[in-house]
Amino acid sequence: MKLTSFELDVMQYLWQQGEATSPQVHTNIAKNRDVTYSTVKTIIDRLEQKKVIKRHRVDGRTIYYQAVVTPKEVQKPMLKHMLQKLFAGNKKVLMNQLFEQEELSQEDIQYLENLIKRNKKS
Amino acid sequence: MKLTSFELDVMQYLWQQGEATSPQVHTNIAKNRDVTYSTVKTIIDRLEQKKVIKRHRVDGRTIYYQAVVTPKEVQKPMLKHMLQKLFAGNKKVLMNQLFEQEELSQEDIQYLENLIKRNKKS
DNA sequence: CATGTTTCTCTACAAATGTCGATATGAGCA
DNA sequence: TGCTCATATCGACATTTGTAGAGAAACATG
Repeated sequence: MKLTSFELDVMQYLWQQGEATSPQVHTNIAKNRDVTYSTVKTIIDRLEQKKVIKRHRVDGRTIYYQAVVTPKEVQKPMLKHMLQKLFAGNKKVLMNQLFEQEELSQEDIQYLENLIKRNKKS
Repeated sequence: MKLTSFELDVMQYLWQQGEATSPQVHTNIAKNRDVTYSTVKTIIDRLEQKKVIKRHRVDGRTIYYQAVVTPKEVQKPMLKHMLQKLFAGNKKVLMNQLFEQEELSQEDIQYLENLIKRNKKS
């Protein structure tokens, strides 16, 4: 399950919304960058072909799409890939960059501490 | 600085070795997958065009290449991109997946704890 | 019902990516 | 000095990705 940058944008919205029409997806994405409906629809069609989304229901001639895969199903292999290719499998470097580059909030840190605690138990 | 999967394989080797010839890169990559010298050389040529590697020195007609960019210069923007696109900017989900999917060694955990400690001070 | 609007379908195209073969050319050895 | 081997150069091609337009078809509304 490898998706492109653009495809991930669409999936993200679909995951967030549960279901959405092509015009809705377009409107949402067009908030950030200048792209035509046609372009967005093409991406949606491709996602459908890849069977990661499906036509959930239809209202008149308007199609409501829905994700068929969960975020995790997509994230898992892509994170693994990224870790291997970009960080040569070195998790420490990845973690380090995360601290250096991304401003971790107090909440993030706490979450992390919990993960560690939970991890130690098992 | 966005590199493809294959390009990253080459960069990884170059970063690790300091410098290397095309045949050396090929030999190394061919350990894992079946690919011709030609293919590898093409990737090297493209990396050169992108100016992320350079002809460091020449011995006879053999070219020794060297990385011009550091791992971090490449990792930083690509990690950011990944975080945005794949995880919708949610660091907690990323961290969670890291714990769930990747078996963190005792050393990894310790490293992480140090990062947290250091982070709290500042 | 005629017409404008919305949405879909289909086709196309340039650039990037992974893949490789043909061929030239320099180097070293018999 | 010629031949063989290693390496480089160049061009090519299929597939993927981002991009969009033309036109069909259904809808809504005066």
